[in-house]
Amino acid sequence: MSAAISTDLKTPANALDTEQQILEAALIVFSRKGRDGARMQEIADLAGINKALLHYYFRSKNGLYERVFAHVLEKLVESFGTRLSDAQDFSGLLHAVIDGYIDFVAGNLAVMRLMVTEHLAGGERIAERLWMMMQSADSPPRIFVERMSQAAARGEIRHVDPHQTLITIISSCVFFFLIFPTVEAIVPLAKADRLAFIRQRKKHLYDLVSRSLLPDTPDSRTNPERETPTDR
Amino acid sequence: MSAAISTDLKTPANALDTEQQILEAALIVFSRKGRDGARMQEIADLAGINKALLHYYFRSKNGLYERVFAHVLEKLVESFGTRLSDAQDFSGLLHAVIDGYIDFVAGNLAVMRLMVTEHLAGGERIAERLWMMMQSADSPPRIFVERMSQAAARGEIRHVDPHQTLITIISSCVFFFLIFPTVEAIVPLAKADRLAFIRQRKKHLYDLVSRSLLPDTPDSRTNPERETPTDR
DNA sequence: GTCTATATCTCGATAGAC
DNA sequence: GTCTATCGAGATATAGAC
Repeated sequence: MSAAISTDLKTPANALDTEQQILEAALIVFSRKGRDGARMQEIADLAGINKALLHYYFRSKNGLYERVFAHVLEKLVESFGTRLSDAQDFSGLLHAVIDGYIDFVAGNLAVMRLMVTEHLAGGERIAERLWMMMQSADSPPRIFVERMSQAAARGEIRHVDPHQTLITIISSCVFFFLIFPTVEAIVPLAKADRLAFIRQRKKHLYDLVSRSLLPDTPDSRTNPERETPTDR
Repeated sequence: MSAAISTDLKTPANALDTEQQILEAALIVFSRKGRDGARMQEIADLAGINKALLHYYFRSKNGLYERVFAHVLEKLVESFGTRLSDAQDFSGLLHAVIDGYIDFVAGNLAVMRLMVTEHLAGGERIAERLWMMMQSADSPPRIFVERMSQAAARGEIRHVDPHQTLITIISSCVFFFLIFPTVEAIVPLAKADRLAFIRQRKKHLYDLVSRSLLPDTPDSRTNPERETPTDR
């Protein structure tokens, strides 16, 4: 818009593209080296632009980092905000959570890595913002915990601590990406065919969790009450 | 030793103590900031000595890092070298692995963090050395895989991919320490009573894995009781 | 908007007194 | 062995041409 005739000789150029390119490059470098370890030169090289442009778009290294971090939080929120709602039963929810987490991390490795470096550096920034998000009743963790409790009350699954289960699922979906070189050294398939390994991993995780949640008395229908201690 | 009279006025002082103090401080700083992000000044401050002493004991920053990394690998090897052998049945092995991993990480958080920063920085150094260790038939992962396969052949547990199971166990024992600020935001107990949460976590993990491995036919006799978690 | 050149500062490393 | 003082490389940040 604002087509007009545009008599200016200056090339307005692709400002948004450049800014976006910088952000992506910065995310990658920051996620591998951390805020202090990252070098502006490396970011500039990866973005295919000059070092001075970094300061033109973002005033300082710290400013750039803040923007990257905020951008990452957005991606996380928008990604997990709309995934858990539509599953019908708990089995469907479990599939959605496992596949959703693994697919997201597989497609956003740098995002995951930046979260980890933030935790290594102390994690206060994350804890602070997470705490606020978690207060909302429709935060993904709360939804999961709530629906798992309901499924247990219904007798669909055993009574098992939903928080512990959630931590286990997240860990199992994320950590192996983080230590993939180690995984490759241990698991032949991971080195030979990464995608096959990931597919196998989804199935393994679903089987693991759903089997562990099978009610103790497979023939007991219509009895919603608990039998096993809720280990909490 | 070398008591003699020691006529020298120079105080030979506690060289070993200082070196050790430096190594510990360096481990902590490197593990949180990474090799490039760490500052020699910060290490010196944490060790309670002067910056110049770092270069006196270890020639360069890189030399210091290499020593720290080598030291960490030693601790890992010696810790996991002698833990899996003595368990009788697979249930015992499972307990040993879970408790062993969690206790080790709980007592050596910086060691775990340094391994993670190495992975973030690329992980070649780790992959390289791990690969060699893994060739040995008595490496912990191989032992676990082997014993799990045997237990399955014996009918003690279901046939489930031992590699995937191992990755899940490691992830579930380690990752929550790494992202503890996030865990605290999700799990009330983790914030309120860290040790209680860790104890609960051990039990949860053992129950999760052992239940998921229960043979399909629950009425099959001839097997010494193993199903109900002995919640230790 | 994008570049080159340069100023400013931080950090790793060394010299030398004690 | 441990410190203070300082050098020099390399990093962030700015100035100014195009």
